[in-house]
Amino acid sequence: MIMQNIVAVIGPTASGKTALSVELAKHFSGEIISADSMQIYKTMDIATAKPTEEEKQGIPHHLMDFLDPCEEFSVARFCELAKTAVTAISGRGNLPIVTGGTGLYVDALLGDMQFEETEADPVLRATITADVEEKGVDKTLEYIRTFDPASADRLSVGRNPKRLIRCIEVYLSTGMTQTQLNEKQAGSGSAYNAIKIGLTARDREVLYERINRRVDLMMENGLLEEALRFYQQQSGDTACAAIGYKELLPYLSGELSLDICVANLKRATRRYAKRQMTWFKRDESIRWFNIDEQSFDEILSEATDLIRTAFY
RNA sequence: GCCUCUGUAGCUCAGUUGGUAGAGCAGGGGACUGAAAAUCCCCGUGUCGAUGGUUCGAUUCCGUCCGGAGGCA
Repeated sequence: MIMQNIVAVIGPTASGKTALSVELAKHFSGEIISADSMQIYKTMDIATAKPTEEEKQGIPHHLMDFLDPCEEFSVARFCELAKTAVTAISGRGNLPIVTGGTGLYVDALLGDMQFEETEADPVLRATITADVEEKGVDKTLEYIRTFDPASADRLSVGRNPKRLIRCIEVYLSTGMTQTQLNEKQAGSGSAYNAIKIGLTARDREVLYERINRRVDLMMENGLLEEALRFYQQQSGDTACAAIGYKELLPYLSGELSLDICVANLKRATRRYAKRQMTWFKRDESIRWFNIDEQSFDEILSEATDLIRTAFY
């Protein structure tokens, strides 16, 4: 079986993924699949820096702007939808270009992760969450050790409550331990014939400046009004986790000045970018381009060559 | 011109009754399998403004100089 060709454009927020992937799509008659856990949501336009119609330049964008903010989402659903999109795009003879900053989504898709069919159970999760909160980390780890010692070892390093909760949730809802489930779900490592193009800046200050400027621009474009609208409607936990609204909330409720909230928003975005870089850094197969050392056109031209050589 | 206060980490400041120093923030590194823009773990060497002096030893005490703030003229 021949593996489908696919291009991934990854990197931290504000590194210029959108512009590059649109240009690449124009060159190779590509279609873009967004791998972004927040751009999936409708109405959250400014905060998630969704490309405008003008910026899309007629290139089809999939998995973007289709879900109501009150609905939850997950990696598993992303993979399911993304795989379908890849097949459809390839079927049309076009090149699928996965673009996005959600490392987990990109890796799960390209790494061929095989998610089991199980529906999320919010009630169960809430029960476990309450239980873990009451028991504390140490007792929870002891409990996990009774059915899944390997996970207990793994989780005792970071002692991350969210991970503990998920570990118990897996056991109670599937009957499998997380160790077993992860083994089962681990894919081949590569589902596609992929070229990964990474955008970053050698000098982090450069990226941080771009982030700061972009936040200012978002404010000019009406982020505050969008936030206000966001809080007037029902939203799920996933959508509420987006950077952009929650940082402005103290201003909307009169607790902090706007200046402070905007500064906090910039900081939150910077930290997010740093986490993204940490995630992508470990992937040796990414071909990196530094936006502070090469012009957009140079990067585009080299990336184009890279794809042409590999696929055509 | 005189008087007072002040100069310590990128920033705001502690502190050392003389034995080369520590908090908050900023920042850095890392983890990551169904919430991932989430969640969590780890990380503080800096000519203690400059220069002379006292001292076994000065960032700490004294003198001078250079910045900064305020007061009186």
